[in-house]
Amino acid sequence: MKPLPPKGTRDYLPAQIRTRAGVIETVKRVFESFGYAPLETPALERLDVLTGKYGDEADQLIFRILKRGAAGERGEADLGLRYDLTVPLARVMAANQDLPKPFKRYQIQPVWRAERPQKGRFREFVQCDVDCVGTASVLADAEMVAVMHETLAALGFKNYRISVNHRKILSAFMDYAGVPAELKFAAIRAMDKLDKVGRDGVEAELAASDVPEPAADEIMNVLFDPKNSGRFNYYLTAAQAFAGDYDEGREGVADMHNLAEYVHHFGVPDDVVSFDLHMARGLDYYTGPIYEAFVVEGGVGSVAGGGRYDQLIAQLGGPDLPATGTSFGLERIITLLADRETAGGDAANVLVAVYDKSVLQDALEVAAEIRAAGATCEVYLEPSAKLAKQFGYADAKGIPFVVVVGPDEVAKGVVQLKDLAKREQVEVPRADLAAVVANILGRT
RNA sequence: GUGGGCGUAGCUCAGCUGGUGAGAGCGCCAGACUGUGGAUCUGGAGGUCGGGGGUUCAAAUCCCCUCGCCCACCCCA
Repeated sequence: MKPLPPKGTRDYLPAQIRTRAGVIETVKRVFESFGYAPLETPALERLDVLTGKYGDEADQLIFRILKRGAAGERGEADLGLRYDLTVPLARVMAANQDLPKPFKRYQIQPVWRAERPQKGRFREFVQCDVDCVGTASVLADAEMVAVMHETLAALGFKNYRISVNHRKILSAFMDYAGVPAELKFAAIRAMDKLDKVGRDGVEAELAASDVPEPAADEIMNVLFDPKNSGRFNYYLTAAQAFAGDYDEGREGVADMHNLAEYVHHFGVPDDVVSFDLHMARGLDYYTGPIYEAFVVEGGVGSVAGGGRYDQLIAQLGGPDLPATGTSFGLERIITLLADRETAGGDAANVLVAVYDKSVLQDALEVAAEIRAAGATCEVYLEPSAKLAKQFGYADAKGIPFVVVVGPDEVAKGVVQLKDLAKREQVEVPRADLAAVVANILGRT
């Protein structure tokens, strides 16, 4: 029996925190550069706020909090841990209607899902959301794609793609193919698996559902029309073929034309964005353009995903505000980054080695002087330990400098300063300590 | 929720179809080096073989249950 954290959650050790903090800093910088401001909300939300927004399956994955205290109420849940950051934002918008629009915020906090853990999947994980509320302009959607691109680029990724599609086009597509309304979702989900299971897989999936065979054939015909090449051209040609007959389809195609143009003007390279007719995204609340980013050969699914959700805020009792946003998965970014060089750097600058208890007071004073000079510094906490052990500790932990305080030094009013990497040791008068530390910091 | 794999010292693992006292490497501790680190050498500590039950003269090794981890499905960051 090992004292492991609960299934699907993890402890974050110092070096991991440093890595995560570095990623968060980069993500924040990009978000802020587009004019987004921070927001935080509670981990807990009322259950009626959370449920009915994501879809039936996802509702099952919400962690529910049992009532406490009141007799007879045990077993009932009225609160849950937030499942994502979009619904909490929508609630905030419904509650704070005086915020200037468009309201642009980012939010970096953990969310919880009662899923079975897997590679790149946890029960507690941090999402980095950016959202723009209060404008229906496709320009806002284009900005989301641009933010995705800039963020992934800033993180140092080279080989990534952003897939874009439109819920209205998907809906029109299903109508055109003759899919009954109640089976639209199943058919769309089958298509969404294309990248994973391939053409035959989608065909099998459609066959296994109750989608009528002619409708399934029509879906496959459109998806794999050999006349077209190049995903963007393909997309627009295919979409136009059926869109004209449906209001939704026409709106969607018009949006996508604008989106393509805007994204280009945002400076996103054309080969990064692809318009994928099969890409669907699972959450119920999306209503317009949807986007998903993944790193090629990443093996952890998408690193970011999002879309337009024009009805969600009204659904929560707020005003009829259009909104769009996207979310990055911090743990997936970390997983993908893990293959790369990630320097440690979680050690203090200086270790003060204490010769014995008789000089403890002096050692503590020296340490305080070093900290006052601006360096991070720790004192070895067992004053009776051999110096060899204290040096070994500094070495193992990666502390670059050791200051030795012993009886001889105290008598002379000096300390020994050793540079472990260079194996050089110099005697430094206590009075000069601040200057020497400043010099050290200047070099590191 | 469904399917599969795995659980042996702090870590990574070896232990063939059940059979003499449960191992290796790394790490840790101590000493060689009585005020100074990463090398080497020597010695040492540390394991109810995840837990419970069963089969057997005998089980880490076979069977059942259970817990945990991992992978895949579902869905998703």
